Amino acid sequence: MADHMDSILEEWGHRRPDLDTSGLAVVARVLRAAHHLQGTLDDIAASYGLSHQGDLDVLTEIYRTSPERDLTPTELAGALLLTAGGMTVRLHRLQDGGLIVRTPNPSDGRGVFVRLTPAGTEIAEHALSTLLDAQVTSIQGLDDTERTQLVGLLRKVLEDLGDVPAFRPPVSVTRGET
Amino acid sequence: MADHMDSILEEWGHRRPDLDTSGLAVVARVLRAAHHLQGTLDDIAASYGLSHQGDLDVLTEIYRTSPERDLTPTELAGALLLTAGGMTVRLHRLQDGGLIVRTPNPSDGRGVFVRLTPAGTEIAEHALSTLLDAQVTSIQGLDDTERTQLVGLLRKVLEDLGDVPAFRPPVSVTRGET
DNA sequence: CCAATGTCAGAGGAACTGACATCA
DNA sequence: CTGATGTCAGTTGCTCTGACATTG
Repeated sequence: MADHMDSILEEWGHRRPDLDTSGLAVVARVLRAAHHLQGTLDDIAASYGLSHQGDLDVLTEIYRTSPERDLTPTELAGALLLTAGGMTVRLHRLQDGGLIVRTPNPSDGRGVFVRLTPAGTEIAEHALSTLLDAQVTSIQGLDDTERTQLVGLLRKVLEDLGDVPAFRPPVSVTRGET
Repeated sequence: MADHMDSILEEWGHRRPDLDTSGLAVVARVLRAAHHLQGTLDDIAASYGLSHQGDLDVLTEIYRTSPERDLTPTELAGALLLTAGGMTVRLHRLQDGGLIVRTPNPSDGRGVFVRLTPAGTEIAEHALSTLLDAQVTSIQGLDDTERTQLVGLLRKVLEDLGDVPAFRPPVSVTRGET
């Protein structure tokens, strides 16, 4: 009936009843939930040989857009809330592991496309289903109505935080479909 | 009207319509929200001279329970989802900065109590009000009903994740109040 | 010339594991 | 003796910043 934050908020009520903890009640819960959820996801990635957190995110990100659309390192970095420099490290590691390849963009000498190798695709597909199952499990305490509510509320918060979709170039105009 | 995840989920619907992304819709949003919120909190801590993430958490944790109850390093670690070894590092840094002191537990030679210095108390109080204000701001897009709903839903998820309040020894029984 | 892309080196900050001394 | 506490050394891992070469 009560989580960790209920206990914390009750203590604040005694210690400093003058403070408005309504924001804390939400934010701290988001942070704590994220901590637990991330741990689960890291374990899953590790079980597929991806000992480095975030590597699986890169694979699934590419898998989702391929083969319709190719992603560049900069796009990947933006999608995963990372800097381009940070992405370089991940891509280097994944390429060494034979899970991705970098291909020069034929129409722009500066850019490269990141693509999955067959091995990378296989890991992405297998890990993905495990990942999604685990995520469904982690919210199994909510019924359909509650899940919809929670998604709607989080979406509102994320919009206010500026978490908007990145611009995506129309496939047919910018470059012909290979 | 739409956040980043709406765009992602729509892509999954085209790429792999067979997959159940209902868990992802929640979990990924929690993760992304946490990322943005943590960044804001780190900035606030830094503005009070606490350049190391998590140090402010330690100060406010002690501030909230003092002077009624003293916390030990192990209790602090558990409350902040950290190992005892990790907490030792933070406490060492905060003690060097003159913000906390470690006092031996008079009734248990193994244990120590962590207490705020006057300087630590002052930072905790000032930073706390800034922190709470920022957290209220970050959910200002929600009305009271929605905040209550969101808290309720997150509480449910957290309970399922095992985020329950730690056992707290009754003040009057376990040790005399000093 | 100016802007953008991708990469790299360097630096910094973080947290875990396992071993250890101490003490209930 | 067993178990718990707190600390430390060592290791691992992650990300950012700023500089750079390349290209549009």
